[in-house]
Amino acid sequence: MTRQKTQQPTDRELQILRILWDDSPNTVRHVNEQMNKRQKTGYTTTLKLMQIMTEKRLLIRDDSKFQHTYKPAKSEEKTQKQVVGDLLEKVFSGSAEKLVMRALSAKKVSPAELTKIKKMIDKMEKK
Amino acid sequence: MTRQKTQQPTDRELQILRILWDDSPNTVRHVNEQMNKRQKTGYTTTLKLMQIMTEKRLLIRDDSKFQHTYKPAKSEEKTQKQVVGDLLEKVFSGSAEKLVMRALSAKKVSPAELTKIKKMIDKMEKK
DNA sequence: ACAAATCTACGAATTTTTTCGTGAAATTTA
DNA sequence: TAAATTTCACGAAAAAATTCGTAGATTTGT
Repeated sequence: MTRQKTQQPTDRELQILRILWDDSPNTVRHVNEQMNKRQKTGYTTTLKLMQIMTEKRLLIRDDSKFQHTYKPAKSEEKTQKQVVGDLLEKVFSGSAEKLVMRALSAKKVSPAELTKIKKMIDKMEKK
Repeated sequence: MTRQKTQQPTDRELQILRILWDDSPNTVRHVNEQMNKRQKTGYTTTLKLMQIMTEKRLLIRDDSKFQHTYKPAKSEEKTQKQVVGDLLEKVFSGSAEKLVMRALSAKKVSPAELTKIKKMIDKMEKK
């Protein structure tokens, strides 16, 4: 009896979403090729995952042609927000500040990006 | 034959780490009670998880007394950095800026915290 | 000291996630 | 148009993560 408040996409599902956010609608073939850049994955494995994701309403399939195409059902923003929100609660006790700190230390961020982030914060402060 | 570059703690494992980061070393009982605040979990379930985590070297156990106590093997910082780094690659194509944006929009952040974050960025910029 | 309560060890069941083989249908190529 | 290729459907195996029951050891309370 395990229940998640919000049914999070699994690891593999997030990888597929990442690929389709960058370029969709797209085919199983394309997704599988991208997957293989990071991790060897059989074609039918990717196909099956995408079929399951379609059942779960994570993807929308266009099967009007023989070669089906898929696209994410929810926006990149919405899903990312959900994923980050979940991590926030689970690992950072809800402290966005902590999460931001870790994000900035996890990866070198260019000065230009740092400036962008500051500007974004300025904007938030005005509201 | 699935291999993760860095063996990430699972969902349940992160929950346990979160509890122990806040207060450790501590007992199975305490961890289990905390777990139950969010999700009903049997005592032996928590015990088993913590035993497995000890085998995996995620936790360190003190079994010098009858009631064992556990503490995280790695620092909160190190593990969080790893988790965030993984999410960064998987979901944000390595863009910390994007992740920060999502973190800030996922949860309302207090003005004081926003200022803190800006100060931190200023510090990073100087280096 | 005895009974009740608490705790750990252990194995196994269950659930979830991931992987893939096979066969049939459609398409492409020779 | 026949053979080779590509694609999808389906079921099931394999792997990973989670859950829990039972038994035996230790401690606590009476």
